[in-house]
Amino acid sequence: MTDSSLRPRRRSRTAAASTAAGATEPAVLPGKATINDIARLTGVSKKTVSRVINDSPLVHPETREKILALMKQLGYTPDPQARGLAFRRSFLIGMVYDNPTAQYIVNMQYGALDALRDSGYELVVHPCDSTREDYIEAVRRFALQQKLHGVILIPRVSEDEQLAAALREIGVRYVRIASIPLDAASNMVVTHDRQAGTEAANYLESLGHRTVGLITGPRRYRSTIERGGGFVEGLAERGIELAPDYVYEGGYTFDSGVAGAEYLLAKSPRPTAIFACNDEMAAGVYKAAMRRGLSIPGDLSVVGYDDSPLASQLWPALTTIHLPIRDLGRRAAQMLLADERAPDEEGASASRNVTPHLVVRDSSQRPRT
Amino acid sequence: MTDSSLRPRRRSRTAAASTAAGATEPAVLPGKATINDIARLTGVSKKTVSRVINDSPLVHPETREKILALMKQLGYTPDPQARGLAFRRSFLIGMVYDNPTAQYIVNMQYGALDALRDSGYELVVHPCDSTREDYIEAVRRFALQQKLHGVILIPRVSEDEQLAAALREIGVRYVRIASIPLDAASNMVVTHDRQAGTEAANYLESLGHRTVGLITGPRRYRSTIERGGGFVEGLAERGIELAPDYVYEGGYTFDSGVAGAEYLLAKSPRPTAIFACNDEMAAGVYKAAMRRGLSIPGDLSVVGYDDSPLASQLWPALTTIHLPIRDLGRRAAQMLLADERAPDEEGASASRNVTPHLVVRDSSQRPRT
DNA sequence: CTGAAAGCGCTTACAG
DNA sequence: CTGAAAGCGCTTACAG
Repeated sequence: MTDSSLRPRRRSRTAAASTAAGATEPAVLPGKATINDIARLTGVSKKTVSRVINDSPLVHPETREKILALMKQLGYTPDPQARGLAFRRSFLIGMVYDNPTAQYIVNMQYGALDALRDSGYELVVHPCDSTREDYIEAVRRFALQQKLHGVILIPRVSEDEQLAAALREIGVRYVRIASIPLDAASNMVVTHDRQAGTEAANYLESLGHRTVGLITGPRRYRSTIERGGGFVEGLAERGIELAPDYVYEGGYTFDSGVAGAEYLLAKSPRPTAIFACNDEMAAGVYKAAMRRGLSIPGDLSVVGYDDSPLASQLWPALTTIHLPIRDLGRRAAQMLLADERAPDEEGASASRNVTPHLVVRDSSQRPRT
Repeated sequence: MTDSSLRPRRRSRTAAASTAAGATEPAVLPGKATINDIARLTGVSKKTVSRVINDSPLVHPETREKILALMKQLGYTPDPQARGLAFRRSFLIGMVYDNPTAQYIVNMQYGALDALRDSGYELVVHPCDSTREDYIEAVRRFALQQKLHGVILIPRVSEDEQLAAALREIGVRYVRIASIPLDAASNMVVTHDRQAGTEAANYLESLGHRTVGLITGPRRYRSTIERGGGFVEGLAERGIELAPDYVYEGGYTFDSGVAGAEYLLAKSPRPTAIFACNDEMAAGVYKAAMRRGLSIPGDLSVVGYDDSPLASQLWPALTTIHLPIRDLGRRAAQMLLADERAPDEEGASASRNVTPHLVVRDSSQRPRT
């Protein structure tokens, strides 16, 4: 009978154990037992089983053990839909993003999933087009209809105050990943991009570069303000004025990197180094340099930002700022889960801040004299 | 009152319309009305409302119109959790994959989401590690616990018969994306990779290449068998024997592309063209060629596979096989949805087959004589 | 520490 | 074409 009771429950509300037929019939689906089965077989009320499911301390240890043992035996897992209906929320985490690079999205997803593994929560992806007038309304409906437990907002939608406000209004928890604290600390994972931009500037200045170019993302992006701003500041602190016409506003795309480099490399004097605000654009700089017959790093030093796989694939390998994207995703998801597990576990708070750092590879060296 | 009845319902089970206070209170959440509210306000039973929700023809047109109008007015959407609980399944589609490139994953997701938009279904991502002994069990638990409406299986997990069997066993619908029909047509989106491999061979032969190299994916991957096999066949048909030592087994990664090219370019005679079974590896070939001072396409022609963004970013732009990944994702999701909408809509069947085709860019030309 | 009743927002079977 | 009853698998109040 031990054997047969290991078999999953059928729908039957009466028979407790499998019938003799269980041995001859093909194996039935596990994971189909319900709270009622558990209650009946252990001789307690479903409310007590519910208490065990929800880790209530108000259950006699022996009773708890007995219930847990049976759950394990039957492969029982509470139905998230039923729980959700009763709780008036779901066990889904939404990930909302506009149009970052594929690597960025995928790593962020992996990170979030790292944190959600075995938590009973699942990740629902929700790309959107923030240039559409109704995109906030769409996210709002999504969150509302799915009764999301929480939402992870990725740049650049994470920078949209109206989106955050809409989520607050409907009472949906969110975590914003951004380069400055735009919100309460408990809603933020902050990447100190400004500091990293300054580090890039210090590095290039220390190599001896005096004429440098900068390719930014769209000006309205916070990351552009921080990365680019930090870079300009860093140069200024060391006495180098970055002329406005040595700054090119790109779009974080490969093609805009090409265009930016074409522009900058045509200037006189020609910059001996270019800082691109992400690796995609840095890859574009490589292409433009090759076209012009300029060697990297001989004729031109290049520094990127992100340290995506692309960076080490380029030839020569790209010097870049390492941004731990997967970590960011993991932390954001952890914060969303932490709420209920340990409401005031402030220990994790310190780890909510991330400072990217420079990784020196082969695309940078002293300028030719 | 028109104005106030546009306001969303509160939880109240009694008050039909908003109270006078509605005008002064801050706007309440929309999308919170329930089937009971709709039924009460239109004076029908909830069952009739349910019929409208489920597009049953057994509703008087006038009644239906009245109900639909009120739904729209209140911004009512049926609660997927409640529906799911009653239906014994969810409105979630799972996407299961092992470890494709980021571009591949993201495009597939976009494609699936194209099809799911406004369908009431959401996409839950489930990457997994198919080298783990228990990965099938994990996918099975995922599908079972979430009561998934369906699962999209991406190469290489799509090629795993045991996974498919496990899903059939628990009665979860799935669509497999693969390069040959491994399953019933209704469960497959087939990409005819063999044909495309042959096209690459024909192209290179027609340019005049006689000594060519091949970098494949892992041998146990179906895509490798098809792409590589089609290539070898194509050459053979034109009288070119591809010696086994001119075939390198890569891993669909950039680094394995570098290694493969290092190996092939060291051979004597040196191949004048290399076909890499994906763009990532083709990019690796570029790097190896550059290191050796070989120019593309002058000294070496390169053909890739996928036509990912990378292909047009490389310099020179990569000649490659265009695989419409986003389309594949869209079709797979459509098939999952079609089941219930039009059970025997076989019209879409024809479009389940995709034949990738060659896109000639700048990385290939006649060999030097 | 435990449980009976009512409810979450839907649907299925059944009756008309 | 329409509806009253029971149920999906859980939880929240409430009572003890």
